[in-house]
Amino acid sequence: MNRRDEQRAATLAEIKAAARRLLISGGVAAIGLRAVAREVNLTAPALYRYFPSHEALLTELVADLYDELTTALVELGCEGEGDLGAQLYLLANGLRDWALAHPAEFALLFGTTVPSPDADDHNDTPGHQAAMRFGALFKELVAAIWHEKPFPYPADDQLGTVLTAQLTDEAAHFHGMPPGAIYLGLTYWTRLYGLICMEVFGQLHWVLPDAAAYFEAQLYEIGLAMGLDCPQPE
Amino acid sequence: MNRRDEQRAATLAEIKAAARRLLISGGVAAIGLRAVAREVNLTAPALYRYFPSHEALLTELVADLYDELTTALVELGCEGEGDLGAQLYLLANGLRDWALAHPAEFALLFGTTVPSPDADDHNDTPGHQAAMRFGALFKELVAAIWHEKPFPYPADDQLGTVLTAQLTDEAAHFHGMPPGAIYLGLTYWTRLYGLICMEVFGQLHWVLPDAAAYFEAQLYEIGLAMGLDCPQPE
DNA sequence: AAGATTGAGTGAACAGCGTTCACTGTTAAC
DNA sequence: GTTAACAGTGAACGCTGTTCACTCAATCTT
Repeated sequence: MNRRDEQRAATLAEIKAAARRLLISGGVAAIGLRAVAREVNLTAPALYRYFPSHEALLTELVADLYDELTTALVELGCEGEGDLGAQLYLLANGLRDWALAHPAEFALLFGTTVPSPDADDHNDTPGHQAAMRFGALFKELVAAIWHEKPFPYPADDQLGTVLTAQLTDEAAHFHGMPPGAIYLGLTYWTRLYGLICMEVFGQLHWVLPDAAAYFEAQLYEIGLAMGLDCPQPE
Repeated sequence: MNRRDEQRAATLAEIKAAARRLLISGGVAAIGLRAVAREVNLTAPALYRYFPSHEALLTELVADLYDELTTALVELGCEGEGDLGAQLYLLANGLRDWALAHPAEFALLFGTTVPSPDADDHNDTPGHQAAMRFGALFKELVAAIWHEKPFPYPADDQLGTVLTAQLTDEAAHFHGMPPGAIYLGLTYWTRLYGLICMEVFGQLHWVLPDAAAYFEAQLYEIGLAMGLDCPQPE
């Protein structure tokens, strides 16, 4: 590690921090190349020593945000041993709070079309790995809940052969849960995602002025369905 | 209606059509002022006779897309008399198909943070009204389903006082349904929204390669919960 | 019908954008 | 100690949304 490498690493971190700051204060549109450069006392072309393009900067920022969100949720305590019901609440509420506090970042992570991993496009980018780590958080929790006290789940013939086959392929990520149980876990994840998306994107304003109570009720319902003893909403 | 006004209306329609074309082919970023102008054989400043700003053009485009989506769904047959279960399937599948066929438009309509209607900001813009008309589609259908054959719904004390009060305020839009039934209707709407969002934004790729079967199973589940007799997935 | 007025459309210009290139110094390597 | 690699700069290119002075035709007024 030369002194030049240190300097480089420090500058790179400064750039990312500046980009993140601009994202928070003014949304994605505020992350201009010259704006970031100005923030770290550099000229725009200098940033090309650190990122091949403006889009690459944003991509790396996405990866960083995924990691930051993941560690923030882990530090909240929604991982490891202990009361799994409480962990679910911490995870769900933590994600919701983060999304509401950082709507711009949330839209960047979860409200942007991500290229499908169909083709030869390699998915081993830092962004994809960071997204996987984040997704594993929920998968692990669901698996832990199920293995501690299995909740009732639909039989294979209720889901149809196609879906059952797809879910069976995912069993490894859910510690060998049966397809029906994975289906329910995915259902709950989809519901939480939909709730937070609707609230952040303002789609709930059409019906409810404040989504907090609604979210609480939904979360209680989900916890109940997974066999957890959760505090009933007032 | 002068001949000049006719010309103006025609040009305005051409501009909107061009913007829509560019949105489809290249996403929101493709709707440049000069690009639109080039498409209708005009110069960029000329567009300022029709829109006060570039953002206003996008806003009007959003309103148009809402109306277009609404009429497309209505024409699909998910309104009026008839089998309500079939109408639910038409509405849900129609919305999903539209979203998958026009991901850019979908992201513009449902994946963008809309300003909350808290303050003095007037909500009588064409965009808001168009969004309300779209939302009414689902509200009306849920109300029709419930009034034809009421499905079981949670009691008020299960939802909590805050949520019950908020839902009661919405009863007018649901033709006098009780809060618990409105809660369930909103839940199903949130689930459909979450499903489509996850699929369009590529968030389901992390778990399922193809979301069609999953969506079908979810829709069947929702129809069942609303007391409709729906075809079970294979 | 003639004159005054409105309005659509143009071309030039401005500031800012992402990006490239030739060019400095400074730092690391042989 | 010389050489090569590298961070950083300033100028430039083509692009963007936006403004302004200007032209020309269509409408309204008298």
